[in-house]
Amino acid sequence: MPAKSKPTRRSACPLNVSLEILGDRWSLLIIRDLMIRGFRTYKEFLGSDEGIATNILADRLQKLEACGIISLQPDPTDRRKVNYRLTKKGIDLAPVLTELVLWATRYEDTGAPPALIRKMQKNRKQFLAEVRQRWRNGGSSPIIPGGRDRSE
Amino acid sequence: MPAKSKPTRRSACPLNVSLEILGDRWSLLIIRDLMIRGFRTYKEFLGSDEGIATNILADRLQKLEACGIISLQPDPTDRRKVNYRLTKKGIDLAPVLTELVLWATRYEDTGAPPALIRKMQKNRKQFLAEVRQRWRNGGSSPIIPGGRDRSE
DNA sequence: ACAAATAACTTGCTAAATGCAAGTGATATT
DNA sequence: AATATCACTTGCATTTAGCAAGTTATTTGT
Repeated sequence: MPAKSKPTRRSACPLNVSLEILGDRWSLLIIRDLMIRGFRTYKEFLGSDEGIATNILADRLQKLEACGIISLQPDPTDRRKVNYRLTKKGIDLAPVLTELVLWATRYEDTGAPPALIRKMQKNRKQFLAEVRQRWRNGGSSPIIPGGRDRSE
Repeated sequence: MPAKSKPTRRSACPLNVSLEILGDRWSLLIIRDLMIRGFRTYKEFLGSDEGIATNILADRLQKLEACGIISLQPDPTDRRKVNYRLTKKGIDLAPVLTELVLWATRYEDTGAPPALIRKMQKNRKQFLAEVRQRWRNGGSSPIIPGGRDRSE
């Protein structure tokens, strides 16, 4: 097999490049679960409110790993489990997620946890620093102050 | 016809809401063309390097208008033309675009115009202020310092 | 005035992606 | 040993994307 050449880009515009990697309805939700909720496993992702299908989840995890946004490691205590983690490249998407969240809360009806939003708005820089700090510590507890998003 | 109820959201998470509106490979490119390149018409969008198809473009323009990100006005000098403009809600996506561009230039091979990137990095706030200022003036000249993206 | 060109779409058709249900294989638990 | 759990695959129906061609309302050129 002659090593399939990766499909050529539509254009070299940086926004286009980002969209070819992240421009779908699911990838950033998986990244959210890793970044904010402290999820680590396939099963946890499946449990998110949006209800991703198993085949789509498997496909996205594969693509995200292929482009270096997440990494896999076997669970030391249960060999059935795979632990997914954000790489540096992955955690560096925090500003993108933040801006998308702030935009939505400004213009749409959302069930955003008010404590989290206040934190983001009040001091964006510090919030991002906290996200990164927690990532360095390998934190797997959700960053959401008041716990889980209970709305709907 | 019983007024089709708008399809219910997968979840109320603000990130999910943003993705249901913007999570595809084309919408943000159209917004880029309006925000950064000063495009106004259907034909100009069609000319962008990524090569959007006519039916997709028509569909996205309709959806972006439906959710208040762009507005339409007839051209005063040519009644065949429709001028598309970003609304406030639309121009407020500038931080999202900026972060996506900065992330891509940091981690991927892109043909980003160096002058624009330097501007974004050096003083994010000022860059965003300029984008908004230009929008208020109804500016239709590209914001890219060195002119058009010539790479590839 | 008339023919040709242009702007903004539609329509039809094919290919690819998504969504759902069910199944598989390797551990782990009881 | 039997059952459960975890991380996937597979099959199939539905939806969305992509491409080529056609349509309608102007506008431009002669």
